[in-house]
Amino acid sequence: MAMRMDPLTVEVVELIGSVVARYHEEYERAAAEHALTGAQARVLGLLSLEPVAMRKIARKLKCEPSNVTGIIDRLEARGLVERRPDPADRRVKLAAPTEEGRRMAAALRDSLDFAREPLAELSSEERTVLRDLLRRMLGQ
Amino acid sequence: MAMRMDPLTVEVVELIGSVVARYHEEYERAAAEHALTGAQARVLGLLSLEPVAMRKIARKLKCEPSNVTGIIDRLEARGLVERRPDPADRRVKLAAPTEEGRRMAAALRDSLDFAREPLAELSSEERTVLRDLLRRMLGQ
DNA sequence: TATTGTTATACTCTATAACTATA
DNA sequence: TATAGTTATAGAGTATAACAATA
Repeated sequence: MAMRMDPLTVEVVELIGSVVARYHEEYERAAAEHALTGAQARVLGLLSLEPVAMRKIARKLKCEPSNVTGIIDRLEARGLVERRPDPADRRVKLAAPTEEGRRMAAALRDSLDFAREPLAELSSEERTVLRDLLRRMLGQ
Repeated sequence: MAMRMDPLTVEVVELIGSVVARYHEEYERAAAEHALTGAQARVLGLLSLEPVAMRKIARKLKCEPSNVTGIIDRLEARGLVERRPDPADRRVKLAAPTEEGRRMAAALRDSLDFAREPLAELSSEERTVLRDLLRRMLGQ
């Protein structure tokens, strides 16, 4: 059964919902500015640090490996990503960004101002409080 | 160009990303428990307060009206929603939950414990601080 | 035998454009 | 003529199941 919530908690829950909605809109908008879907943008961001095996991408995205094939196909068709063999295991294919893919990933990062901009208005103490509260919400 | 971020801000931005990811996973999981997609669950939640015109659903979901037709079709096929005429404007169709739809919406709400449960561990003062910080992030 | 990636299939969500009924 | 909802179409993401290559 649902717990009864006091008005303050209800408001915080709704605010978190608003933050989530806003975050997603901004993310999709940033991706669309570069003619990418949200999933393509997420994968490109993932690869920007280091080449990643198809199976690992699926785990990170929490989707089936078969879906990753199509997403990487489309990124590869646009010259943003390439498949490489894994020297250690010939079954594995590593997805790695091309130079253009790396530039695109960097541009995407710069576009995601949502969380950054409002935080600049908070004092260092306030950000520390926010960090601690968010950590506890996530059970960290 | 991207602003340089101090480590604290970087951590808060990442935590917000984690909250967003967690929120979405929980939402999809709760919807799937009732054999609903995320979009279907969102629409059902929207209707649970009062009947809503197709066009207005599209605005709330931030998608094209043509998509709402299909989503309501599938909810209607499952007996969770029905279309009603709007007495004030014969062009308009109002989507309203059936009794079963109302029960499903209530069950869905109860399943969404993510935001509620961790907040219970925060003191009233902490929740107030969190509320004010989230409000400022949202420009409210 | 087990694992990796892929293919094939089907469903849902999405945008666009054209259509109908009504305003 | 403008608006509300629908249909038709195409593209993308998703899960499932079956497959080839490799471990």
